[in-house]
Amino acid sequence: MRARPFAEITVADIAREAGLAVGTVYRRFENKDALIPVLFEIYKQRLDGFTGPSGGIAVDPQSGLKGVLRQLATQSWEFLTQERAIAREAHLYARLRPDLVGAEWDALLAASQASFGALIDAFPGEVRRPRDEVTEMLAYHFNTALTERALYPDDGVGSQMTVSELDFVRAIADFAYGYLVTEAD
Amino acid sequence: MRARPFAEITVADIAREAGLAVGTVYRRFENKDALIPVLFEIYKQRLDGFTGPSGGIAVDPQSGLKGVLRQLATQSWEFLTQERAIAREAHLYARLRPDLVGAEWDALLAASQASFGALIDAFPGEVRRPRDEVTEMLAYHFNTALTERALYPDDGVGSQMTVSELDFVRAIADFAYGYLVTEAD
Amino acid sequence: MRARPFAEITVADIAREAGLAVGTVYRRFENKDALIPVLFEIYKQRLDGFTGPSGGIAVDPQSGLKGVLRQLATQSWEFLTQERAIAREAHLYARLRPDLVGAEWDALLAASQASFGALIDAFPGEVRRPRDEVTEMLAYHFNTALTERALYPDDGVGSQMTVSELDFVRAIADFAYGYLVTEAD
Amino acid sequence: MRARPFAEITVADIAREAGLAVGTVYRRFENKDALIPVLFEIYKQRLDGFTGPSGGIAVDPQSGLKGVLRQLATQSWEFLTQERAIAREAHLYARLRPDLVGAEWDALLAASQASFGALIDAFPGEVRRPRDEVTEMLAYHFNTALTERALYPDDGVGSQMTVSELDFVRAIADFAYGYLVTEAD
DNA sequence: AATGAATGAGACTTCATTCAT
DNA sequence: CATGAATGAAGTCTCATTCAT
Repeated sequence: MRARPFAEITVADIAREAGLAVGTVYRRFENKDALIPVLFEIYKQRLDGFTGPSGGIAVDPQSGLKGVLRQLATQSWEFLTQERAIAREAHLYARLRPDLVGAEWDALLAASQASFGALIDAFPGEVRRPRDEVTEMLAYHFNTALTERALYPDDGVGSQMTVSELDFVRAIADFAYGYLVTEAD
Repeated sequence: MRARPFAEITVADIAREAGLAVGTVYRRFENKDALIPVLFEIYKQRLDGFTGPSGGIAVDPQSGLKGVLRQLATQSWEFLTQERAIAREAHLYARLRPDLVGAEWDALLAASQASFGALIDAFPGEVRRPRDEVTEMLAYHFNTALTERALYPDDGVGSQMTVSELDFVRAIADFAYGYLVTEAD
Repeated sequence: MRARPFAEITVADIAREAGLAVGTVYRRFENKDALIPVLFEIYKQRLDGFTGPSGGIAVDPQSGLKGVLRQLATQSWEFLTQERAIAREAHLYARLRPDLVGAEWDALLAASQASFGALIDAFPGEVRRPRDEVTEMLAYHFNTALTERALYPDDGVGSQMTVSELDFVRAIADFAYGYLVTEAD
Repeated sequence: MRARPFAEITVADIAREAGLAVGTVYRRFENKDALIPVLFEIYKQRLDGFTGPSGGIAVDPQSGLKGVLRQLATQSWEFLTQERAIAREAHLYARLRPDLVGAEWDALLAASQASFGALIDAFPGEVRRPRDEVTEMLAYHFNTALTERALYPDDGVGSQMTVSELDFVRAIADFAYGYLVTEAD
């Protein structure tokens, strides 16, 4: 998958790569589509491995709201770039075959929202927007904003940027910070 | 494409839909891949048709920076949801076949950055960040933040949201506003 | 089919035999199973070609009931042995895939019964059994009795016979004759 | 086999059904084809079990030639319908793979002829045809006439009949009776 | 001796592409 | 210039058979 998207990979390719015969792959998986959820499973394992046993990204509350958001963005960025190949396929197949990975993705998202809820509760005075909206929007923003450039550094919107990666990640965090601390209307 | 992604559509489907014979399609296009840029061309035409002959989205500077950003977000949202099918394919193929649509996408992005540059120049006192970074980040943000929910309303990150579409679009604009008006450090 | 049953023939075999490419076969037939009805269609054409434009086997009523039955048996025998390959497949697939050829077979059978009805009406004094039963049983008998030896001369029940073919066919007719002219009880 | 013909049953199916591993099946049988004779063996056992230790179907000579033939037809009919699944496969494979079951079938047939010989010897005055022909033709007739309707009640020639099973079986016997008691020419 | 995971040849089917009409 | 039947490479999947455990 580092080279070609899943759809263009044949079962024979997968078998060869895995050092198995084609029939052996079919012994374990009903058909080629049944491999997609596995893709996602691996993605989740990598994610778990990254966040560590505590289950959440390690942040230092002493660094203030903006600092915490920047730490979060940085950690997410590092994960996405390190695991680019698998993350790209996971994101792509969430779109191409939502029937196969949709439910798993929802669970990930719910966990993400919960952790954002805990985060803003740690800074009660600064956040000036409804808690429900905030958790949803933060989860959405961190999920979508980083992925484009992290997963497709050579194509599309992210590839033409001159801003450094460091500044880019900071800016993404600052979008979130600015949203939280400004009045809704 | 309203029903199936381009890869799953056969050349025979396209010919039938166009009222042509398969061979006729091949008189005009080298091969099936050569149809992808056309997809993008159509996307650009639709975009042009939407923005109107002036070439830019109509906004009212009297409504202030936040107001302008919200108008922009709303207009973009409306375009994306109205042209969901074609926009989805354009975005998807920018990822699946960057070699075929990458250059066109870059041109679109450059235009977008230019227009954001003009926009912030209209509010010199309020924006507290470097102009270069701002134009890039705004173009990036408006391009990525809205697409996920607009193009994939039934799947993925956008499908689980309880925030109304109106509040969602406003929030996306407010992310941008908050980013612009807060200090960089 | 002269050599192997349909199930063991690959689509590639059929294409090669027909001087076509595999894809061309699939241009005309949905899938391999869709070829089975064609088999049957050919069988019916051969049968039509054999019975001639009059639509029925030519018999001479002057030769009496037994004579007519023998003529019928002889004609049927000749058809079955001449068209052994196609007839064998038609009979075999009526059993292996009744869903595909059942309805066609029923039509053939109904025609056969009608013609037997006309036949016995020509000899009102001699037939001592109910007309309904007689038409059904004659159609059944002529259909099943001849096929075994005609279609599988080298195997099974028919292959071990020492009775000459001529005597065999006569005997089959005589079974029918004896049945018709003896009392039911 | 009650549901699908042998060709569509996998070796894994057979092993599972037998409570064995696939490899164990291959310890006992050279290959899948080697199972076909077993099929036939089972058929013969069932047949032996039906006819009883005496080795022949029990008939009452007091009931006359026609009565005896009817008893025979009835007994055969009952066996075939009771053991439909195995009988169907035995008959089918006698055709599909004559090389594997032909010899066994011949033995069965010879026994059948012998028993018909004994039968007609018990009614010397009534049978007006050469003994050799008669034994062969009776064995052939009882073998082929009943099988079609007994084994394929839902398809083909037998499925469209309105004659009751009882009358059908009687008629099959009466074909034989009529053949025996009428003059050859 | 029994197991059953692994194997891979080969079957069916699709569809981008060609080319005679 | 348009047509669409023909093509055949290539992909998915099945299953009889093997063999290390």
